[in-house]
Amino acid sequence: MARGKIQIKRIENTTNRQVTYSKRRNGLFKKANELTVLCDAKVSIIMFSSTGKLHEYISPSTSTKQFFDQYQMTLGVDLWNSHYENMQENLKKLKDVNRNLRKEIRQRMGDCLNDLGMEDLKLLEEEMDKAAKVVRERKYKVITNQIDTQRKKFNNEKEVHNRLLRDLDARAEDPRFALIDNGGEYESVIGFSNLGPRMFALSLQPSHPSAQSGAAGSDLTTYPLLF
Amino acid sequence: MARGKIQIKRIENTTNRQVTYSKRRNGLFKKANELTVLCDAKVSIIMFSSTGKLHEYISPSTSTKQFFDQYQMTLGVDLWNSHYENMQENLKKLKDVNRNLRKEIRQRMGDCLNDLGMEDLKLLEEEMDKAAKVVRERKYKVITNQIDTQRKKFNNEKEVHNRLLRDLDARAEDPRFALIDNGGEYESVIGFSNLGPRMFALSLQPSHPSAQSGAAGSDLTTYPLLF
DNA sequence: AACTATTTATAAGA
DNA sequence: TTCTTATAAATAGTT
Repeated sequence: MARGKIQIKRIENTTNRQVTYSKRRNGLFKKANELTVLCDAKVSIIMFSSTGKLHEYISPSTSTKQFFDQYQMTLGVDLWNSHYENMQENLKKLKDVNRNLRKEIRQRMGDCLNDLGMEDLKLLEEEMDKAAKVVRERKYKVITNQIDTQRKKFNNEKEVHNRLLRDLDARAEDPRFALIDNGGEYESVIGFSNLGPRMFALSLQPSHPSAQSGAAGSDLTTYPLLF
Repeated sequence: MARGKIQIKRIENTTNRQVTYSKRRNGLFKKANELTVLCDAKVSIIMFSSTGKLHEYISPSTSTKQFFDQYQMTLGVDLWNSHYENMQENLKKLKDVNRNLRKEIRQRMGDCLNDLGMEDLKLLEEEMDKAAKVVRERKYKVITNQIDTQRKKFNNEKEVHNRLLRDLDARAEDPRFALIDNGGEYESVIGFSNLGPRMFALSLQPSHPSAQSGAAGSDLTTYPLLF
């Protein structure tokens, strides 16, 4: 509008386009503000540049949220209603599914059997028996694994213990050790070994060395009760 | 801006104000459109006159809802967040609960037992055994009821049948009926009765008179297979 | 709604 | 980006 008329069509030169955008945006906002003041109106302008940048004008003493609320009220439509409705439907569906799942569980626990017919009961019984079998098998497997682990650990400890004993015996018979003065620290060790392996076996713990006396001992002894 | 400069302040004359509002609104929209075309931008103008009238400009190929969604996305705020947050949280919780319920069912069906420990398995087994017992009892009860109902129906039919036979016998011995001509319709009835009650007993069906031969007969005979 | 004198906006250049 | 300025466009007041 100055220094030559222009065609109203996309400005191809990027820099030029951005400059024009900036200038005209200011012009638009200025006009909007004048309109607001002169005519006691409320104006909201939101614009995105071609690069996605956001610019906004809004008349003083109002907010974008207020604007949109008034906009929706005036038009009598709720632009976000569909969104909201979808959510509520989802919520309802989920609740339904939930209720059914709970019911199924209750039936599998022996409640709410009243509305099941003969066929349903028969199927449920078969299913539950089958499942119970799987659970039982799984339990046995877990037990077996645990016992196996315990046994391995025990054997390992035993091995270590025996090796230790052999070493001690070898030393005791070694003439070099026999010549050593009895007042030394070796005395107690050799004396200890004389108690035999039985004592070690009783106090050996396969796992959790910190909780030996109570819990660890029950690991093995309580299993038979589970069968 | 023509024929004299004006102060940018509220126009007190109402008519004048509305005329100016109209003129400048057109100017604003025209500028907005030029900006849209020239700079490849997207513009949304929403305005309310002092009388509450709504006017809107929006760049072609977009919508107010789109605009607002983009606006919120760009600013990273959701003006309706408080509205939605609750719902979304609910949705998430329900989904979680749902997932857990499904898992429990799967465990009760014998799947997904891997992440259950010894104690869990033990409890599950006990529960399932208990529940299975309840299901079994319930099934027996249903069977008992059904059999009982069948028996009652059968007895009732038998009663009706016997009464009928007695009536027929009584008529046959009644001298009034004996005097009647044999060519009448009564002959066939009396002749039929001579076959005795056994034939009736065999064809008597407790229920569903329309489906006699196949299904009704199996109602009683197939139950024993279910135990 | 049309006209037009004048103000305002702005394209191009710096 | 900002300033300048010639010129296009918008518009206030009038008809």
